[in-house]
This record gives sequence, structure tokens and C-alpha cells, in this order.
Amino acid sequence: MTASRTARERVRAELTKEIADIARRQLATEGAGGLSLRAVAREMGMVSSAIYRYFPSRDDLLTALIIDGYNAIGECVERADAATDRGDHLGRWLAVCHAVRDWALANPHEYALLYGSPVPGYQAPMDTVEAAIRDTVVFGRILSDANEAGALDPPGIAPAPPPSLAEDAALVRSLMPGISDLGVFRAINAWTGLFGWVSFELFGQFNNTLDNRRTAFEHCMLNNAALMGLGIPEAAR
Amino acid sequence: MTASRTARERVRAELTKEIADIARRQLATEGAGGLSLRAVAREMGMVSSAIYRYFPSRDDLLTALIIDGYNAIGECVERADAATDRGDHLGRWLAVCHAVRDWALANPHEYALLYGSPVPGYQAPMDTVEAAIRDTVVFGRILSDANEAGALDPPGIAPAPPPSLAEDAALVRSLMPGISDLGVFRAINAWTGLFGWVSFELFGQFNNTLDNRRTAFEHCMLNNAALMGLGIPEAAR
DNA sequence: AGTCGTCAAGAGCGGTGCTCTCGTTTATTC
DNA sequence: GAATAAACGAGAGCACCGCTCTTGACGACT
Repeated sequence: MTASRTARERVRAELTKEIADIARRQLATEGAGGLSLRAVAREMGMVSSAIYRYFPSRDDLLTALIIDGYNAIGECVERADAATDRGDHLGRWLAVCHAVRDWALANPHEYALLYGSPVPGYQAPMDTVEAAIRDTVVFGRILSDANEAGALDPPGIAPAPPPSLAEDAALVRSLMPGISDLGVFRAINAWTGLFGWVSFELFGQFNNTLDNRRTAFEHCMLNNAALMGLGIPEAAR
Repeated sequence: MTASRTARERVRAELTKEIADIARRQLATEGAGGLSLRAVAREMGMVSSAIYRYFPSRDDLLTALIIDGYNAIGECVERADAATDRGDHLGRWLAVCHAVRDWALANPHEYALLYGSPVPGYQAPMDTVEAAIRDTVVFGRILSDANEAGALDPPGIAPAPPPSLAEDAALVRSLMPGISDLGVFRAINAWTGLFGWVSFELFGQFNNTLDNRRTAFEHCMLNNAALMGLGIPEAAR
């Protein structure tokens, strides 16, 4: 019967989820390198080999955690964007920035897993990219919206990209329709700048300098907004 | 005799260096997580416990590698800067950017060790910070030089930083004397942007987008230069 | 010449990922 | 309802890891 089959599959799904949850908790406290299948099994009251019925290897468990992580930060960014007035493009950009940073500070090990050094010997499968770009999609939509509303003023201290970059720009443009080549690369610069900042802060590169980090971060992201041509509030000029 | 004592200490120093070299080679092929004292010992024809005569723990070996790494990239950046005309501030900035990126591409695992996720359970000792800022020192000097030469035009689409950031700016200013608060944060933004870009490229975040990476990188770093007020060559305007 | 510190070697501890086998339970098929 | 097949937990075992402790040999200094 389907009912009984789903009974078995239901407990399987539940156990799979429980393993992932415990693994995520371990990840949060120990980091990616400290993720131990045996420890997970111990906490579940199972024997270590039984875990392999649910995840064929440690890397597969890692992949599951990575996908979950991308979805978590992606959803977080989506919510932050949705909570901001749709016409306030600068506000949406700042909301996204803070969402990324806040999530990273709240889940440092997961952030490190997603945006830090790749786990040695681990090759992220293609399944991850779909989840991986959820936040980037939001970012692109903000820019497209701003562009459509004519709010992307291009006074442009930014230099024009060389023509040889047109192909690359076209590819990225699928995430931000309507944006010019110049705008695309300003966007890439701002996006990498955002994650560069967060990584620096999280990975201890700002060692003892920079106390007032949230304010400094927001200011720098305003800088990046200015570079992209997203309007600056008059008060800050 | 001092001669015989130094003989002993010389072979000790040699062995220490050989251990570090082998470890670095392993690091380059396996990554930080794959660094194994036993494997190093095996390759040296030693027994694993003998390694502990030279490095009290795996973390201490890691620390040595980290310091070496910071010095390597720092020296690389210093050389790139020194090889550029001292008055060509934009050129020096670009040279530094490419030096960082080229070194990172040539030594991905070492870069990951320095600027990627911190090794779990590993706390970088204070000895590292001195070596860690060698590249940043070069960066600060370029900005100071440009400022002194009056080449830091402040047309400034960049917003002014809030006064509450004055203390933080003052701290960072020790690396770039003479730079204004606004300039300091533009610099931080550009610096984190540089490493954000390199990390994105190296850690696989630019998955299948962006083929023409060197050109795109240089263009983005030109963007950052513009943001800092470092002159843009007329040709690119 | 005798003492003392340094060294390589080995055994061993508790941990890891992963594989294989062995009964048992569950679900499907006849 | 019985037989077959699949899924499952438990356990032993392999090769590896970082690290500790002990032992015996060698070299340096008094």
C-alpha cells in the first residue's frame, strides 16, 4: 500500500532531516572541518555505519548542508528586500547588504562553508548553483528595477569596460536585464565588495582596527551604491 | 664549543626548514585540512613523533606556514609596487591588485589559508599580524604618496562618513598618513573589494560566468581606483 | 670521565571516514 | 497467506589521523 510505503519513507525522511539538523548544529559549533559522521551518529544513538544508509558519504552530507545554507541566506535576503519599499532602490540595496552581513554574523561557520575556502577534496555538484544564486537574483532585480525607474543615474566616474568584456557582460545581464555593460561591471564590483567586506570582518582580517563595524559597513556599502549610480540620500552628500 | 653547538643548531634549523617546505608542498596539493604530520614525517623518512621535536603541534606548523604565506604575498606586492614608477599612483594600485591576484592564482591553497575560512580550532597568534599587513602597508603608502602629490582628486561621489567613525578612521590612518576620514573608508572599501574579487574568483563563486577574468578584474579595480579618487587615464574616460 | 640534554624510534590512545558482513524488519509479489 | 526482495541497524575491521609517553643511543659540556 502507498500508506505503508510512505510510512517507511516518512521515517526515512525524518531521520534524514534529523541527521542534517544535528550535522548543522555541529557545523555551527565546530566548523566544516569538525563535522564528524561518528559524532552525528553518536548523538542520534545510532552506529556510525548506519548513517551511510542516508548519506553515502561525508561530502554528500556537506552538500546537503551547503544547499540548505544557500537557501537560508537567499531567503533571508529575499525577505529583507521584500520588506523594503519597492521604489526605494538604495534602501533595498542596503537592506540586502545588512541581510547578508547579519546572516553571516549569526551563522559564521555556514557562511564560511558557502563563501570561504572550498573544503579540500570536495567538489560542489551542479545542484548547488540553483540555490547559490538566490541572493544574487535579488540583487539583480533591484538594479533592473532602478534602471527601469530611471533611478540609475550614470554620472559615472566609472570607466567604460573594454569591448572584449561584452560577452561576459551579456552573460551576467541575464540576472539584471536592461543594465549596460558598464553597469554590469559596476554591479559585480559592488557585489564582490559586499562579500569581501563580510569575509574580512568574519575571517578576522579587521583584527583590532574598526570597532564600529556596522556603521563602517553601511558607509562602505553606500560607497558601493554610489559607484553603481544608485542615488545617495541628499542628507549624506 | 660554539662551533659544534652551532653545528647541531644548524642541522636543526635545516630540518625545521625541510619540514616546513614539505608541509607547504602538501598544503599546495591537499589544502590546509589535508596537512598531515604523519605524511610529512613519512616523506622525510622520519617517524611521526620525531616531528614534534621541531613543531610542538600541527597548529604551530600551520602558524609557520601562515606567516611564511603572508610574507610571500607581502613581498610579492612590495616588488610589484617597487617596479612601478613612483609617481604613477594608479599604476601602482593596479600593480598591487595584479600582484595579489596573480599570487593567489599561483598559490590557491596558501591564499585560502590566509584569507579564507579560518582553520577550525585554530587561533592565529599575535606573531602573524606583523607579516599579515605587509601588503596593506604598501597600499597605504601608495595612497599617502598620491595624496601628498595632490593626485587624489576628491570629486567624491562618495558620501561623507558619519562622525562616529572618526576613531576607527584614525586607527586605520596610521597605515596611510594624511588621508581624510572619507578617504580612509574609500580605501577600506577598495581593499576589501580587491580581496572580495580574488576570493570570489578563487573560491568558485564566478562559476561559469566571467571568462575574461583578468580583464574584468582590472576593469573592476579601475572602478575601485576611481572610487578612491585615484586618477583615471584619459583614454578610459 | 661522567653527566646531562637532545634526538629518533616505537608503542599506544582515542579519534576519523568508510567498507563489509550478518541477522532482522519491512514492503512487494505471487 | 507465504515467499521474495529490498531496506535497515549493528558490529567488526581497515587504514589513517594528532598526540603522548617511554626507551635507548648519541653528542656536548663540566
